[in-house]
Formats: sequence, structure tokens, C-alpha cells
Amino acid sequence: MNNEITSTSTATRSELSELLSDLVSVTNRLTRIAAQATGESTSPATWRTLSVLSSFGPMRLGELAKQSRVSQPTMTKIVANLNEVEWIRRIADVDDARAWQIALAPKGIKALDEWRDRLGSALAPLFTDLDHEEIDVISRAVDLLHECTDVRAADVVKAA
Amino acid sequence: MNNEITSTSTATRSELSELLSDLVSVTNRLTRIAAQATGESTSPATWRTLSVLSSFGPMRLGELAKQSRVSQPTMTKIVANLNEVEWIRRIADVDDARAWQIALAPKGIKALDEWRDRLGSALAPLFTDLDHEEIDVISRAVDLLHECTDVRAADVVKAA
DNA sequence: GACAGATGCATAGCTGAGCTATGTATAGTA
DNA sequence: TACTATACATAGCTCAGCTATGCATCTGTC
Repeated sequence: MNNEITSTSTATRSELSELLSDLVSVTNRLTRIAAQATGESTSPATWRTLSVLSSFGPMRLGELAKQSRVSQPTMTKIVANLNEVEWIRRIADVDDARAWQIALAPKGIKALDEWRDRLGSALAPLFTDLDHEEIDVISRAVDLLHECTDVRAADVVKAA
Repeated sequence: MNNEITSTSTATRSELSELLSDLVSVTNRLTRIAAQATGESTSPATWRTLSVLSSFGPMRLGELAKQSRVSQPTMTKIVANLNEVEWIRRIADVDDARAWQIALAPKGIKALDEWRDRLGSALAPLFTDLDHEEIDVISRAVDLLHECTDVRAADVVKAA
């Protein structure tokens, strides 16, 4: 059995790329656990979309597609669904009759909050053994990841 | 614009569940970035499967399904595909004629390594601004996440 | 100010991952 | 031996996401 990287704590990694692929692997796993634990029916892309709106405020459908990292037709569908359940509102763009501003609606804010709760509650049991300092490490890491993926990320991949 | 959580660094989180949902959100995003940047054609579940085999060694198809967090029929498909490209081998179980041991083949090890490289290379540019200490924080966080998701996770969700 | 090309969103249709339900063969057990 | 449980395979469905394309509107050039 070859337990190289995936083993346990304080693995020493020589390369940044090694760290990043580990990160993606482990969080991929975490996401799967969360999905199964919550029996989530709404797609990840939908939550990404709501998160983006929550973070950056109303924006055009196309822009939203880029930020949420889906194609424009996919975003058209997502927005249509979100509109039906009234989690977002479509606001006509006064400057451009082709465009819409997509805004988070109160129900959407509520849904996003509840999702965060469900997710947190489902995963929290896995992390009960961690002490305060370890929680803090993860917290700082999440902050760093936010910084690194927020805006500049858009430019790295096939610049918009 | 309501930049509460997703904003920038050193967000203070009152709840563990808040941290965890942030973590899932941000890594979900990261995974999307990686997928688009590498133009990945192989499914995440396939990489999870190979990772599991790499970490824990050969195991039965059913066990592999649980560890990779997919249904057994899905794993049957994944294994069939992996077998065709010779990334794994099927070894008849001597004790049970119904069962197979699934083992990582040399080509699979190679493919996994290459995937890690691609992933790392694609994401590394996002992280160039981080200093050594910050990288270390992420590294420790990844280790912690490994610990918390490895084995016990299986029990949390609808105990196998 | 009219036409050409660019841009924003919608629609059509496809692919592929993952699921549930079920089938088939082998194990275990009374 | 027969009955149930278990391991994997098969069938068929659903849904997310994609590309290609259509339609409407905007922008720039002559």
C-alpha cells in the first residue's frame, strides 16, 4: 500500500502544485460528503451563483456566468430556475435593452443562509476533534483561498 | 453590496458551521477554476477513485464505491472505463468468486501523477503572491482536512 | 442615418455523470 | 437442499452542463 501523500498529518510537500492538487482532492471529497449528508438537491452552480450575488451585488447574466464559472446558456437556465422560486429578481437594464441586472431577492438570501447552516451542521461532526488553534489554521486558510480565487482568477483562465 | 463573509482576509467567524460552508464554497470555486483551466475530461469521481486506491491499496469494487462516495453501479462503470485504459487491474478474489480486487496499475499511477501536475500548474499562478508562512497555513489546513475526512467520514453519512 | 459587425441573452439539442431498480451468480446457513 | 444475503452487472432515467445557433439590440463607420 502506497501511502505517500494522502496519508495523515504534517506531510511535507516539496512543490506548490503538490499542495494544490492535495487541496483539490481533499475538498472534492469534502464536497461529496456534504452532498451526501445533506441530500442536496440544488446544484452547486446554483449556490455558487447565489454566493456571487451575495458577495458582489446585482450584475448582468453574462457577468454572473463568468463569475460562477458556467457557460452563458447554463446561467440562463439557472437564472430562470432561481426566478421561478423567487430567489432572485430580474431587473431591466436601463442602459441596454438586451441586458438584465440579476439581483438576490430576500428569499434567496434566506435560502443561502439555510444552505450554509445545513452544510455546516452536516460537516461539523467531522471536525469536533480539532482544537481552537487547528480551527484557526483552517479559518486562515479559507481566508487566503478567498483572496486568491476572488477576482484575479477570472484572468488566469482564458481571460474573459 | 453586502460583502459579509466572502469579502477578504481575516473574516471572523462565530460558528464552525460558518467556516465549513465558507470552505466548501471557496473550494467549490477553486475546483471549477481548475476544471476550466485544465480542460479536464476525466470525471472527478474517477480521480477520487484513483486517489483512494493510491492511498489505501487494492480493494473490492463495493468498498471502493463507498470510499469514493458514489453508488455501486456508478463504480462499476468507472472501473470498467479505468480497466479499458489499463489504469487499474481487476484481480479475481480467491476467497469469493463474486468479488474482484481492484488495484492501481502502473499507467494509473502515472496518470494520477500527471493529473496532480496539471492541476497544480493550473492553479499555482493564483497563489504566487503568498509568502512562505501563508503557504504553510494552507498546507497545515490540507493536512487537517485529510485527517478529518479520511476514515471517520464514512460513519457520519448513513453509516455504511 | 443606414448598414455591418459585435454583443447580450434565449433556445435547441447533445453528452455524460450519477442515480434507482433490478438481474444474476455466488456465499452462507438452517 | 433450499432460502436468504451479498457482490457485482445491466437497464433505464434524470439532470447539469456544454456547443451551436437564433434573435434582438447596440455601436461604429461611411
